[in-house]
Amino acid sequence: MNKPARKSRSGARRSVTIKDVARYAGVSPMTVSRVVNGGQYVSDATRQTVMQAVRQLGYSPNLAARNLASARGERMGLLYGNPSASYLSEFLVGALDAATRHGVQLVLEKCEMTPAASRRAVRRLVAGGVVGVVLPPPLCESAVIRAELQAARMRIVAVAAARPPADVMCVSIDDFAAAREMTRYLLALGHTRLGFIKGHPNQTASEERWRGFTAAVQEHGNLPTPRVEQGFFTFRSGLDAARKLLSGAPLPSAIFASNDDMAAAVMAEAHRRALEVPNDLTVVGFDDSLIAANIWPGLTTIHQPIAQMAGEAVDLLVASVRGGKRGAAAEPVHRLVAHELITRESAARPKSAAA
Amino acid sequence: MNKPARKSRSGARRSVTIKDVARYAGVSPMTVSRVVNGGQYVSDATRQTVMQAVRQLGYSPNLAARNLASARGERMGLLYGNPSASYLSEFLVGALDAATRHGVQLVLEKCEMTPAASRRAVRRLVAGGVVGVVLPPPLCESAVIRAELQAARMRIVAVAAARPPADVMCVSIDDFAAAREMTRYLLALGHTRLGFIKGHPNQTASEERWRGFTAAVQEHGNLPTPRVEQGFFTFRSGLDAARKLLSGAPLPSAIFASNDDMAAAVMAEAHRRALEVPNDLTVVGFDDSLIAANIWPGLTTIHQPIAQMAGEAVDLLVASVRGGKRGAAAEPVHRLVAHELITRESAARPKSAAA
DNA sequence: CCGGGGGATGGTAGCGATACCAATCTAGGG
DNA sequence: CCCTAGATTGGTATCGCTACCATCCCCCGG
Repeated sequence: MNKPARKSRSGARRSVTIKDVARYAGVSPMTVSRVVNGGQYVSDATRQTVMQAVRQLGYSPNLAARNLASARGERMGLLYGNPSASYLSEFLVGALDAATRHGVQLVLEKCEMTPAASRRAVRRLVAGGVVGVVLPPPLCESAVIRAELQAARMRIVAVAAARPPADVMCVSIDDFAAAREMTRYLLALGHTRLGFIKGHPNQTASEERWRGFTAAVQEHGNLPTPRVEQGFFTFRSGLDAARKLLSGAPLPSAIFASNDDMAAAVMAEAHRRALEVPNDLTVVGFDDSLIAANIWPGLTTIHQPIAQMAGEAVDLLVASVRGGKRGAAAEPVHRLVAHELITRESAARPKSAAA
Repeated sequence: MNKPARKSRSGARRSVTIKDVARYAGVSPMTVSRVVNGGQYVSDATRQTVMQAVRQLGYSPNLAARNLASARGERMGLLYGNPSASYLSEFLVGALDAATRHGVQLVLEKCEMTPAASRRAVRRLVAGGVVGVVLPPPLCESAVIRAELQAARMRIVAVAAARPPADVMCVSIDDFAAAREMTRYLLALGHTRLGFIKGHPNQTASEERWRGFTAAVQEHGNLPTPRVEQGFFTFRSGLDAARKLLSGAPLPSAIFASNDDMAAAVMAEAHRRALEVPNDLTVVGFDDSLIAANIWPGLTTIHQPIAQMAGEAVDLLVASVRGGKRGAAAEPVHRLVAHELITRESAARPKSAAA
């Protein structure tokens, strides 16, 4: 009936369990559990004692056991296409942090934007026991993927989809307001001949940014028509757009690219044409991606709190999965987070204004 | 004595468990477990039957339960400083993938390179129940952090430390060979006046790359002494170094920067001086980081399989923690992975050679 | 003075899987 | 033909924690 010293399995030092804490604090394991989980129905005195014991023994609950007992421990998926690596990096940090906080596992899955690839990816996710998926851009815009996912009865949180369908949860910044703010900033500097490079047309954020730009232009009034080129968020497409923008007769004095990669391309092209940034040309971007600070001059741009957004997305997912388990699916939440205009060296007053 | 329909907890559809499979296949749960875990001592016939049942029922083992029962589910830490975001991104993907494969949790922790910050970070890791840590660069070079970690009895795997101490596990590429290869490539193109920008002196990889460079130069023999500048892996430091390299009288015809960020800086500076890359100046980097393909012209550089390295690091860690549990700590493993020279547009034959 | 409501706590029974050992069966060696 | 070794399989006891229910206690209204 006695057990000599445990089966010698984990031979070394077993970690401290809830029972140890309970014994140490002179209460039952249940009470410890309640304290640790912030349950109600625990007297303050007891709570203090237990917390003391917890600290004393350095107790940290065993996630596996907790998950098992509470039928938690769902796996969440993170389906990514090919956002820029720096975006993904920050995104992962935020998502993983939140996942750890909630004790859920995060499963990464890469996926091209073709229907076949989507289907395969979703199948892998399902096979992996994933119950909810975070969709960073640009995947969050793909109707195919969303349909595929919804067919598999997954919960979805889209991140940075500017105008998500009403039936999916979403975390994003206000692209419209951000672009308007940036444009107002350019106008406030005194620029009048503006150039704009649109983002990829398959992302709603592109359109919001464009709308924000035009809104600011219109509210200012009395400006020459801005020159606009279509881009696709890639460096390459930015280069093409820049070439066109910088060849017409009245050169723009400021170019607003819908993301940083394209803005970097504009700067490269400007250099090639011996235009100095920001003296001859102001260039601003959007996203505050890694490259923004790693080129010279540093890029004035809009900062998105990517990690935070990813974290909130996971929060939402977890809440939805846990909350929705019993009752009906909760109303899809759309959450906005704050952006920030970062000024670096690539924007200045136009020469003509100074002259 | 009967239980009506389970306590109604997970109200919805319970997922299929090992018992369901066992019943379906007409064997005991134990046998199923053995099959699923690739154990020995199972007849082929039984194995077939069970696998069939597994597929039929779409069974996927419950990680939480498995971890609990096998005293697994350790948490692994990933302590990162500030490597470039793209590096971190790929690193995370690889590490997380491996972690999921092994059913361990990955805990991220950020940490500055000061002793105080290190201590704090390690304390947090310990508090989080982490038993092993992956150390990407540049943290893998910090003796302070290593000491701190070892004091907390953590297993460590350093990644991309070119010359790690003998007592820690390590995954890296052969920086020496890679740099030599790149240098040979430049020499083969016909370059003779070489410039080199060293990496941060606190990283052993820097020195290996430098050694690789000089080795190639010496084996070629009969060359003017290369011009060398000290850099620190940052764009900024690359700019400073480039300025010096490009101001002396006999301009180098090719510059080998110890990483891509610095190479990008060289290109920026070259542009500013109206030197065309690669016609007037060949520039090559190291790392194949995101920026390498996102500037124009694309950067010829050395590719490291970062995700794979991160994955192997986690593998090593898991193996060490699980294997070393009973016996003595295994011999520290040093694992080399293959690099690759990526040629893009930034390198060409020197003009003088063509002339 | 008693019954009852609700706060605070303890007891019990698993969650789904594996570790260990016992039981059974098969094949050879002596 | 018996006996041991090894292959194959099943049974049992947890792993550490939490859900649910049963207590227990204190305070109040009737």
